[in-house]
Amino acid sequence: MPLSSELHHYIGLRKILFQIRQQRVSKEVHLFESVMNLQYHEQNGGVMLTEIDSFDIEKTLTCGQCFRYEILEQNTYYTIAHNRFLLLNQNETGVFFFPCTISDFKEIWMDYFDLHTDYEEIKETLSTKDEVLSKAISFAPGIRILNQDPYECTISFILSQNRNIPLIRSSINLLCQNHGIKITNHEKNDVFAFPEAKSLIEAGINGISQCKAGFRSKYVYDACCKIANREIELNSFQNKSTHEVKEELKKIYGIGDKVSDCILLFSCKRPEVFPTDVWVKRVMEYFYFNEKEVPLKEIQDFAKEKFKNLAGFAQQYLFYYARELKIGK
DNA sequence: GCCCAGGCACTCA
DNA sequence: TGAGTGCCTGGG
Repeated sequence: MPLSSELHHYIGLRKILFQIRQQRVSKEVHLFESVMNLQYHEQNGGVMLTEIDSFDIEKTLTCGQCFRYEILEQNTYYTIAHNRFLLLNQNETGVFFFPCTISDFKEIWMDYFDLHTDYEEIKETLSTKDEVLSKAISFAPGIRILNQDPYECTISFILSQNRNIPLIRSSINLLCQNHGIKITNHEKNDVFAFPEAKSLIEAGINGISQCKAGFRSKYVYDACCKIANREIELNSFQNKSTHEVKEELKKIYGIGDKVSDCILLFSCKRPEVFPTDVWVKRVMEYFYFNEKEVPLKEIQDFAKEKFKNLAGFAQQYLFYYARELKIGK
């Protein structure tokens, strides 16, 4: 899709949002079929999603599963995914995607935001399992698990080790600015795609290190080499079992259980995994083990037994709950 | 100046 | 197999 910088200008978006709020929208709206209770139509160069359950864009973007987003004002964000720049506005009418055509929406964003999945049913099933989860879900009922690009997700979670979200985002932004291709501009700032593996190989460990990646630079470099020379075949993941994909990912220097679980959950549609970081460990110990320290494996076995193939969703609700309430700190 | 943050690899017992 | 330790870096 050709991207006009003028279209992307924030002022332009604000005018459109204002019109939408005032209900002075174009009458030429085309309703499309309802999928999973979805109702959406093309409007003012974007797509308005009017009927949707369980979709809170703020919580979905900021809950720690992705790192390329910015808050522009309350309820208005932008994100960059699959080499696309997307503005999102959530209001009482629904969620507005801009710039976006119906085909972009159907081919890219429906899958990215996991709009085919029935979260009402997932929440219902999990809530009946126990009271803790029921509370965690009611704390952030609009979280959705994104379907991210496996390569970008791999590099991003390698960079997440031993760091908090602002630092991870800072490194990733530098990586994109220094080694990614410009895809558009926003408010006079250039917007870059996530750098390809071959660009990071060219940058070398030194170039990666300049993006404040620290000791993780050699891990990122190793991942790029193994992906570029097809020692790790990301495209083959869909045909492999979760265990096989995990073993494959762990061949990369610097990827262990936690990072591979995040990649599986956030980019390979494997909701049965239960990534257990310090926050999840804390919240599990706090609620299910009488605040006692428990080995990681015990927590994971417990979660798999209790939450079964919805463990990944449970993890995301619990993680957000723990972090916001600072449980165990 | 010190401690800690969404881990991992490595060493050693 | 599990415990202990070093690692970049920036914010509190």
